[in-house]
Formats: sequence, C-alpha cells, structure tokens
Amino acid sequence: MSPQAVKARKGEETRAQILDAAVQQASEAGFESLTIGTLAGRTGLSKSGLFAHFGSRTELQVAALDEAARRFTEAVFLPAFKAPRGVKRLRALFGNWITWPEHAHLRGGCPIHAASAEYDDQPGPMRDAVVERQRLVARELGKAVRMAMDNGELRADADPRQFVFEMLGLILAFYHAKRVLGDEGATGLAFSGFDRLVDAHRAPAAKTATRTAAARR
Amino acid sequence: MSPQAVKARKGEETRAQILDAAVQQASEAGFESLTIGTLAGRTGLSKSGLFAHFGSRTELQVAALDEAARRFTEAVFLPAFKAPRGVKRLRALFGNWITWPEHAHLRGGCPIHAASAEYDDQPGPMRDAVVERQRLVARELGKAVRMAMDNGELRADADPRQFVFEMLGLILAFYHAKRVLGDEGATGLAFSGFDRLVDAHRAPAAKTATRTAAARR
DNA sequence: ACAGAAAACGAACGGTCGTTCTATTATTTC
DNA sequence: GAAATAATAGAACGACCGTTCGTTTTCTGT
Repeated sequence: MSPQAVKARKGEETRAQILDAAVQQASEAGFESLTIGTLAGRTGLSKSGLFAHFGSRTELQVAALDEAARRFTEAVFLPAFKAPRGVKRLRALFGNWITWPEHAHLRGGCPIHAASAEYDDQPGPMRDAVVERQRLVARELGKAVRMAMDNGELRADADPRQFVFEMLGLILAFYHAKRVLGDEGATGLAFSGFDRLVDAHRAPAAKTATRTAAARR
Repeated sequence: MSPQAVKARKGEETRAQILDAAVQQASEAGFESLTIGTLAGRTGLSKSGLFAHFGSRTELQVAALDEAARRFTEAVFLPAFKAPRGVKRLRALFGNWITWPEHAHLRGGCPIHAASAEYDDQPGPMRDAVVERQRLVARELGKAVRMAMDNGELRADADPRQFVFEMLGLILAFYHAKRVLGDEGATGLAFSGFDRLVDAHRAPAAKTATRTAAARR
C-alpha cells in the first residue's frame, strides 16, 4: 500500500507517541514526574495498555532519556558537522546547543540537563544512563576542540578539557539565566562569553588569517 | 534558669531538626522527594506530628528551601565579607561557593542548584521562592563585581552582568563536572577559569591608559 | 476470509501519598 | 503543683502509585 513499504508495526508507532509525550513531560517537570497514569491519560491509552510497552516504569524513564538524547544529537551535533572543522564548528555547536530546546518544541528546557540534576546523586539505571550520555557528549566536544587546535585556530598548547569545561559552563549559565532569572539578554551574554573563550585560546596567528574576534553581532 | 534565658520552645527545636533532615534529603534527591512519611520516619516523629509543624507539604518544602538559603548565605557570603573588597573578595566568594555543599555536610550537592533545576518550569510557591533567591544572589554578586571596578582592579568599562554570568557558569560547570562526570580535576579547572575571567576584565595595570582588550596574553 | 499474533483494555492488588480529626501526652505558666 | 497550652500520636479518608492478570479488540500474514 504505502510506497515505501517500510511499515512499522502498530505497536512501535504508539510507542513513539508515548515517548514523544514523555520527553515533553520530562522537559517540563523532570523524569521523576513520568508516571504511568498521567502519561496514559495524556496519550489516550489505558494504564495497562501503556505499561505493556515497557516492562516497568524505570524502563520507560530510560527510554524517554534515550529518545531525548537522540533528539539532542540530531539537533545539536549532526547539523554542526556540516560546518567546517575548527572554531566555526565549535560556534555552531554552541549556537545549536543553547537553542535546541525551543527548536525541538520543548517548552520546559533541555531534558538532559534536567536529568543530570535529578539523578546526580541517586544510584540506579537512570543515573548510569545520564552519566554515560554526558561523558560521551564531553568526549565528542573535546574532539571538536582538538580539531580546532590541529587547525591552528586554537593554540597548540591549549587544554581541551579546560575549553570544554568553560564552554559547558557558558551553556549552563545560559539555561540558568534564561529559565530561572528570566534574563532576555542571556543569548548575548552567552555569545560574548564564547567569543572571549575562543579568543583566550586562539593561536597568535600573526593577526592575519582568521581574525574575527569580537566584531560579530 | 539558663544563663541566657533565651530558651526556645520545644516545638521550634524539633522543627529545626525536621528542617535539618529535610535539607539533607533535598540535597540528595531534590525537594520533590520531601514527603511527610519518609521525613517522619527519618526524624522519629509520627506523620501527623510532623505535619503539624507546617500547614502543608508545600510549606514544608518552602521552609526547607529557606533553611538551605540561610546556610548558603552563612557559608558563602558572610565569610567572604571578611576579605577586602575587590578581586580578593570575588575569589573568596568563588571558592566558598564551590566548596560549601561538602563544608555543610550536604553529600548530595547544592540544594539551591537542585531546586533551580526542579522548579524552573513549574509555577507555584517553590518556583517563586527559587527565583527570588537567585535574583538576590545575582544582585549581591553584581555588587561585589562593581566594588572591584570601583577599586580599579577591574576595568571601569567592564560589564558586571557579563562577569556574573560567566562566574555563575564556572560554578555550574564545576558542580556538573564533579557530580555528574566525576571529574576530580574540576577544582583546578574551575579556578583556572576564574583566573582567566578576572584577567580578561582586569584593568591594564600601569601601561597605557585604557586598552580595550584583545592583545593581552 | 480466517487463523494466529499483537495490542489495548478493565478491574483489582497492596502501598504510599497528603491531609483531617480526635485523643493523649509533654511542656510551659502561674 | 494545678491549670492552661503546646506538642505529638494514632487511626482513618480518598486519591494515586506501579504492577498483575484475564479478557477483548485490533491488526497482520496468508
């Protein structure tokens, strides 16, 4: 019937709908707020009908986190790989990162950030999944920084971990300023910080080639 | 009887004990984990006995947040006021800030940080209390930055909001690196970032009058 | 079209939740 | 030390929690 013939079984389709609602909910109120009952009501399923898709509530939470991480990669990292290696790509990552929640229509902010705060001290499958994801992200970000060093755009003796640390700090500060303090100027503050961060790690370069610095807007 | 004669009524004493347990618990598992039952068990009280100290669960949560904020001020800001105005005081604030949870024996990390993530998108008394607190802290931090500018230690044309934004970012990055990634070098990374932040905003000592930026390093 | 499989439902379970009420202790006040 | 008051306990409530189980509906492959 359908042209592509790749017809997902019905179950997978509703499972996707459930996870969509779950990610939305987790974004707004955290992964601990994911209960079988409310999620069933939100998707129009019965409690037991929804439950059957996941063996337990915890598995549902982990599945929702996986789905959120998948979307994060799709919205932040994949598009950035189209930018050329180096500072350009780092800037693309930074920009995508601070805008992806609204781009993904997640009113409640970055769900991965929420999960980090929720499970940073509670052992279990959720914490394990969160830590693994964050480690992976930090590693990938480190690679992108190293590329900029190999490029010659950043100093060869720079510390990638320091760069990653501060870049993540700017992102966290952005979320905080925007969502908690309601600061509308957060985007500008974030990019100013990023520019200064790049500048501090930039290779001397004899001020010729790429000398963009603060002039951006 | 007692020399000071300031004898607290019994109720206030147990109320303090309850809040102590509550702050501890909130540090480990968030303010949403504060339930009447578990907290009653933890303090050896009956559910109704504990409940009587607060009119509702929400009031208990708010009281716990207030207590956490009180301890934060006591551990971070008050000691820093003993340092001389300027960069020294800013550094004291920074150092106190990243160590206060363990100094206050809060294994689960900064409870205010936890509350920010929990309620950043959930309207209600808790969110209001969190936002008010964070605004206050940002304002106080801004004052400390301005003092360093008046001092001449930081450039007169520096943007205090930018400094505060990035300093908070470093603190958030520290918590994240330490608690989520388990990075033992987080303290060093944090202080390196702070040094660079101060450096970027430092007044050009002697040298020429006012050099705008970039060429340092 | 029909059989077999997959998906969803509905009712029920034991627990815990916040909250209310009444009764019983402890503590303060005179 | 007695009277007044504050502090705590105990039992019960309705609501929701995650989960199980048997049934019924819907889909899928032939």
